[in-house]
Amino acid sequence: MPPQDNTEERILQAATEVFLQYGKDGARMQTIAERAGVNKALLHYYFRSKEKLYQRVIVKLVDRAIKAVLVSVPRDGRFRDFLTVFISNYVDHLATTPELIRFVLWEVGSSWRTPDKAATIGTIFKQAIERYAGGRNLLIETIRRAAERGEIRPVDPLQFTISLLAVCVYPFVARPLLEAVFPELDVLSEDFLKARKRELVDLLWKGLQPEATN
Amino acid sequence: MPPQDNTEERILQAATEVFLQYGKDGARMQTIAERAGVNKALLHYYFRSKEKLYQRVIVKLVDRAIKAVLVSVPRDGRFRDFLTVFISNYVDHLATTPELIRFVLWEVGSSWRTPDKAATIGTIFKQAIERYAGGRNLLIETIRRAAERGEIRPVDPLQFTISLLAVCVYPFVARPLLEAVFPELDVLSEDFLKARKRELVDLLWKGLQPEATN
DNA sequence: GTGCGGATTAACTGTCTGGTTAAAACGTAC
DNA sequence: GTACGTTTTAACCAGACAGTTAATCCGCAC
Repeated sequence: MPPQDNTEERILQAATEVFLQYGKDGARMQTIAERAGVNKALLHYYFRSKEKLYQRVIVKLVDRAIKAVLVSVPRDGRFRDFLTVFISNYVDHLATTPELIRFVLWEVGSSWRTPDKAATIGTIFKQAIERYAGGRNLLIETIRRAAERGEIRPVDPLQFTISLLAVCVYPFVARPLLEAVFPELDVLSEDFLKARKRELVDLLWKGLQPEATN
Repeated sequence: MPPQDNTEERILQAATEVFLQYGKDGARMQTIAERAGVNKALLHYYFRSKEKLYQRVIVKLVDRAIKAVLVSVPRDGRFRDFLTVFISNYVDHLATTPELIRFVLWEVGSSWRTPDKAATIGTIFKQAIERYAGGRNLLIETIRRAAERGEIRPVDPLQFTISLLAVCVYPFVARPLLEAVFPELDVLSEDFLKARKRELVDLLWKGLQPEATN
């Protein structure tokens, strides 16, 4: 193939697809080269090593994952609306990008044994958040404000943020388990998604009401 | 080393440790052999292949994971007590076995690309549940009964079960992300665990109260 | 058209690793 | 002690795969 001026970009694009589909270990340099329509040696020519290429890809993909959370957050309105809209947006996003969830899952799993903190997905997440939100956490701040205004009972914003993310993300992460254990369950079906959103808003909204527990 | 009569058991034990630490791909047959104090060829002599050996290990480990849920469920009492005790037991268990969580995480991740359904962790989970609970799901039944008795508002027991597992498990699964994004957070610390349990019981109990939402 | 430097390629290298094999060691029955 | 089946071992094999190299291609300046 004759020289092309967008070779580097084409390689990065192909690498993104292949890493997304097969993961870091499962991906083959040869596969990436073929998908980019390019000789394998060029991958090393432009990116030096598989590891370096992977780092470029992971930054791209983490960007996507972070943005998905951020754009799901409505910027103002009452807390009840925030809850409804965020859950709906975020659950919809998760349902439509199973490969991205899988990728993050793989990466979290491997970050557990990576000794090099800097190359870890956690660090990349933190950097992406800094880039897009100046390091401020939209979810935490929204919850804190709502509590201050008395819209909801006082809660630890971090704890609630973790719970909120948990109930949204978990069904998609644990899908292989859940669907095996509950054969009637189809996490990606419209019915389940709709029911899930409704249940989550009910549960969390009620759970945050100011009235005293008995 | 002279013949020993517990060789097979020693290999399985070593394999469990090594797979737990490094995962299926990361584990080396050589490492397992060394840890068992045995020649590498013996692993194949007794277990035929890495895959077969791994299957034996995964069944053992999934057993542990399932039992952790089951023994965390108190058998009777009011629903509020059930919630408190289950959350406390299960969170404590998760906090003390990070390697097991990591292992399940790895396995769920790889089950996503394993074409062979039978060898998948989901199937193994289902079998383990059948073995220990006759296929009946303790959590779901407990919730359904409580709703029938009017102790809590009517909810879809499956949805709530998913949410309950989600809020318990998520902090430990997402630990590498959470601790990177929130540097002050230490998921395994006593302080966090205690606060988490309290927040979860509050949130879920209030969320399940029969009173009408405004 | 000639020469130069970056881009591209085919072929190769080295290594890692799961799996095999053929022989040796060992216990046991006789 | 000897013959036999099982257990154990050292050495080897083959495939997969990241990475390298040396030669070639190509556009462009002059």
